[in-house]
Amino acid sequence: MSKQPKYRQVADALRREIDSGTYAPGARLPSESDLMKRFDASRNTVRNGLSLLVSQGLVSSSQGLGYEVRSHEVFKLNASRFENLNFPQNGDAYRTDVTNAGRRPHQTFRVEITPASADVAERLKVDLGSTTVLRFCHRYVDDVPWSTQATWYPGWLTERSPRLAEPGDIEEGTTRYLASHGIEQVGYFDEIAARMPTPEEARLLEISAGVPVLLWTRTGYSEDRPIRCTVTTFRGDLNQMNYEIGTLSGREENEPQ
Amino acid sequence: MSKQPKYRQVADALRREIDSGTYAPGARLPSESDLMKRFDASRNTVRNGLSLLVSQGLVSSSQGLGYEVRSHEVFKLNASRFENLNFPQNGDAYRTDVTNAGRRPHQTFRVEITPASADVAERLKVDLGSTTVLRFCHRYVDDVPWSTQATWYPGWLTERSPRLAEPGDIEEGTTRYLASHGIEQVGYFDEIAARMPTPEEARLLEISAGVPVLLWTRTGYSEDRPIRCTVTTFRGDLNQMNYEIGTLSGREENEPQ
DNA sequence: TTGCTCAACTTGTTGGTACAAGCTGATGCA
DNA sequence: TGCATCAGCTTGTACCAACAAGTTGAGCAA
Repeated sequence: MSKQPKYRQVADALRREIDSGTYAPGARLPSESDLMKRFDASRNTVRNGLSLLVSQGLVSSSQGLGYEVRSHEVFKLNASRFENLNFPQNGDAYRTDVTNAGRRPHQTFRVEITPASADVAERLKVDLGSTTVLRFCHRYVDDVPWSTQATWYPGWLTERSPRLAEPGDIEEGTTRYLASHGIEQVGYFDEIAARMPTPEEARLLEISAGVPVLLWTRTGYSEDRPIRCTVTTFRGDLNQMNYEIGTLSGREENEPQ
Repeated sequence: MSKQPKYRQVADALRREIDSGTYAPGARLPSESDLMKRFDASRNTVRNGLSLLVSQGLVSSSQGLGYEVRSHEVFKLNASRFENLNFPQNGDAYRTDVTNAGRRPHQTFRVEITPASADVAERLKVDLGSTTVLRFCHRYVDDVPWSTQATWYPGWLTERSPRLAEPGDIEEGTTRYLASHGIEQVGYFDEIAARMPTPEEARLLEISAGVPVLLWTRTGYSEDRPIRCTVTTFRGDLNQMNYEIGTLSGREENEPQ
């Protein structure tokens, strides 16, 4: 009848029940010992099946509490409007986006002066190891870690716009601040990739097993040359990126205010 | 001294050695019994540590062969040029992109007539359950499964452009075919998300444990209304999506021919 | 030389045991 | 009443054993 190994049968059966709504998001699965009786399997086998579901991001487990079906409510980020001067926003887009969604934003902030790594040097078209300013940002929504954002600026740029290298937030938004110094971002190049988090990323974003990260690398250009490189790391289960290109007839949602 | 559980020490040690190049991509890790001796641990403990690395996508294992450090060579897809009539291409973009990269494309193809699901109905602005044409595509590069692509067209559109509902490829590309019937795509809305694959997706794309999928949903608009909805599922370890917006001074690569 | 078999390796699956550690509610003392 | 404790649940870690199944190369037979 079934050629599938038993631990896989356990995982498949539970997955079907999760999909069909028997166990709704947020609900607790039966305990390991319950499942041992139900599937006539050893604890190792049951745990094997459950760990499959955990590594696939369907359920999470915690000691003493049991296994819980994950719920995912995604936050939609409109990347093509982000930092677009044609859509006026007060301050930076993250804060307004989150506030508009009725959530509470919070962020920690850090500024460093570092030599350019290979990745950054290539994108900013500067020499490997040359001086760059790194503005690093760790963002929360309702006290849940949401994303980390690292922006590198080339050394020549920070000479013309010194506030970049100073600690402390730039209230009006860096894009606007740079524009006021005659450096306008006229285009950008976005790269989007997905992978499993490193232990460091998992720690910073409080990512549990089975949740990938979205890597968003934006290189901004002035008329002349690259002016910044921003790498944003998102929790993949909580975020989605959207791009609007051209004319979109009949779309009402997400219109600029 | 070490508060970390032993299986985690195993994983961390191996991870460091992978990062530092002791085990290069493609190289084999020591066997489980070797690691048992090295870490003075039981086989289960060693396997626990290794399975951590597997679920993080760093290594893969196969019965009889051992554990191998994964190598990832990513294929870059320029989504903002994809299906853009301003960048003339022969036939569809996938084939030319892959061929230009010196790889061999191959695809299987299927056409169905199906009622609209909730997701599709919402995006195409048609009634739930109304007739749509689904063109499904399973793409390979050098015989490695690369992506699956499902495109739904609303019923009203296929009445005006009947070849959509017929089996068989549309040589000149569907965007161009539709344009020749007076239906021009003047804008689109892209949604990008990442998650772990379903068992079905893992099977179709031959994804091993620890590799997420990239979900790319493109809804295309004519002047009037939505004309199509395309959901592409990529292997996250092999693909990266790029967007070029505005003017990008000094970028040479990926220029149109 | 060619081809087959098989031993010796590898990981995969499944069973068992024991104890550690986190959480919750009941119990009972002050 | 209020609070501390603890029993009894949960999952986490670690060990052991046995056999299944995939891979490879040595070595023998045709």
